[in-house]
Parts: sequence; C-alpha cells; structure tokens
Amino acid sequence: MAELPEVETMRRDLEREVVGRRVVCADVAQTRMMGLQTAEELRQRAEGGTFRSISRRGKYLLLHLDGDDTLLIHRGMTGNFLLRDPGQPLDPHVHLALTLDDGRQLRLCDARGFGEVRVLASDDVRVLHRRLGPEPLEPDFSFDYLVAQFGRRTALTKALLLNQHLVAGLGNIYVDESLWAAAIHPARRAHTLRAEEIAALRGAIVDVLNEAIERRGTTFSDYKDLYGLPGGNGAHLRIFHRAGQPCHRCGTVIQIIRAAGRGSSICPECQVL
DNA sequence: CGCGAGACCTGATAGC
DNA sequence: TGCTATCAGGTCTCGC
Repeated sequence: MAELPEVETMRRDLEREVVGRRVVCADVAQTRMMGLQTAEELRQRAEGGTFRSISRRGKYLLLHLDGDDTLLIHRGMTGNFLLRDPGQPLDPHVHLALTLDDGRQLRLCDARGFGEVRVLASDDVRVLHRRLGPEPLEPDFSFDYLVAQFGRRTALTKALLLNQHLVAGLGNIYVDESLWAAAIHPARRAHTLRAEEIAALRGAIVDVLNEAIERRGTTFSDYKDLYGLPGGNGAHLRIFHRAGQPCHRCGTVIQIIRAAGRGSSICPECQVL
C-alpha cells in the first residue's frame, strides 16, 4: 500500500534524483491504469519532457514537466515506482518505463493494476486538487474543520477517515494506527465523538504520519521505495497487522474486526464501542 | 446528498 | 501435489 508517508518519501527522493532530467524515451503498455488515455498519447506527451518539480496531493504523485503537462501516478495497492540504473534486469508487471537522459530508468510496476498513470494538463491538476479534502499535515486540517465535518456525519469514523474527499492521504494502515493512538473504536459513528476525542484523533493522525515519514514509510508486503528498498516504519506499527499480539498500552490481545468494509486491527480494551 | 455494499484486479495462502 | 476458494484494499459506481 502507498499512503501519504510512502508517497511523500517518494516525492522527496524524486525531487533529489530526477528534477532537471529529461525523458528521452517513454515505453508505455496500454492498461486500464490509464483510464481513457491511450498509451500513445501518454508516450507522446511524456517523451522529450524535462521534470521541473515534484509534488504530492494525498496519495497522488505529480511529476511536473516543462510546458503544461504533469505526469500523475497513483500506486494503488501493489504499485511500485522504481529508479533503476542502466542494464538492470526488467521488473515484472511494468506499465511504464521512462528512460532519462542520464541513462537511468523510472519504472512503474503494478501486478494488480489498481493504480493510475496519466498525463494531465494543468486544468486537470486543479480539478484533482479541488476533488480531494485537506492535507492532514497542513493547517486547513484543523480541529474546527473536523468538528464541523464529524458533527453532521453519521458514518463510521473509520469510513470518514478513509474518505479522500474528507481528508486526503490516509489508508488502512494509518487510520488504524491513528484510531488506536486516540483510543477510538473504528465503528464509532462520527457524530458521537466528543470534542476531546476529535482533538486526540487529529493529533494522533499528525503524529502517526510524521513519524512514518521520518522512517520512510511502512513496508509489510509490497511497498518499496524509489530505490527498491523497504520503509522503516513496519517495526514501529502499534496495532496494524499485530493481531494476536499484546496491545502496547494495556497488554490485551489485539483483534481484527471488520469496519467500513475493511479489516481493522483494534485493542478491544482500549477501543470500546 | 450521505451512506454502505459491490465491483474491479491478481498474487498469496488456506483448505481439501 | 495441485486444484479451488478466499482474502487483501484504494477508489469508483450505484441503489436506497
């Protein structure tokens, strides 16, 4: 999975590695990851472009080319975006391979094809920005904003946190981690949360994300960084994928339940409904 | 409009 | 050993 910390880690690495580099060759396989865009159009618009800057919006990675075009990448669940040296053996399930003017190659690999890759004009980038909720690490993800949203919503707290229109960048890992840190059950209805619980939840989300970014993201199965290396946050997970092990706060055995259609790791003692 | 269920997809794994 | 069923979940669509 690639949630905000993994995408942000990749953004920072790409900023250092590819800004100023030119795409001399774009090999594109037509897949559903491109939506209605053809592989040929993607190739034509990417080839010859120079990377001017790299940004991120939620879980979307945006590689801005000179001119009006931006390469958009969403890694879905199993997607990896790798920077390979010349001559390195092909990776499986390559959808897109960009050969740079220094000989290195950016490869988008995704076995399942749940991700997305397209070239967008700046108008489309603006649409994407408007479509998504606030960035959780920026000031507009405020206590007041969350109180206003949660107060009028009856959905499960977990469902709202996974909803990218409400806040952009959280996925199953960091939602479970944040809910545990704030001692809130994932199936609590959002409008039943007290003000102090909302404050705790907001603080937990910020802390959990910042710590994960510091450790270059979480790897427990597929995720690899730009260099093909795992992130360092896996060993620091407090609740996610720890079913059967003791809660770090109270020692109770961690369980997996279903909430908002997702497997959800909880401490049944700390997180009561 | 908000909510929740189902669809999409394929590799890993459990069960027979 | 090899087959089949099930599960994983980010995002979109659809019905209520």
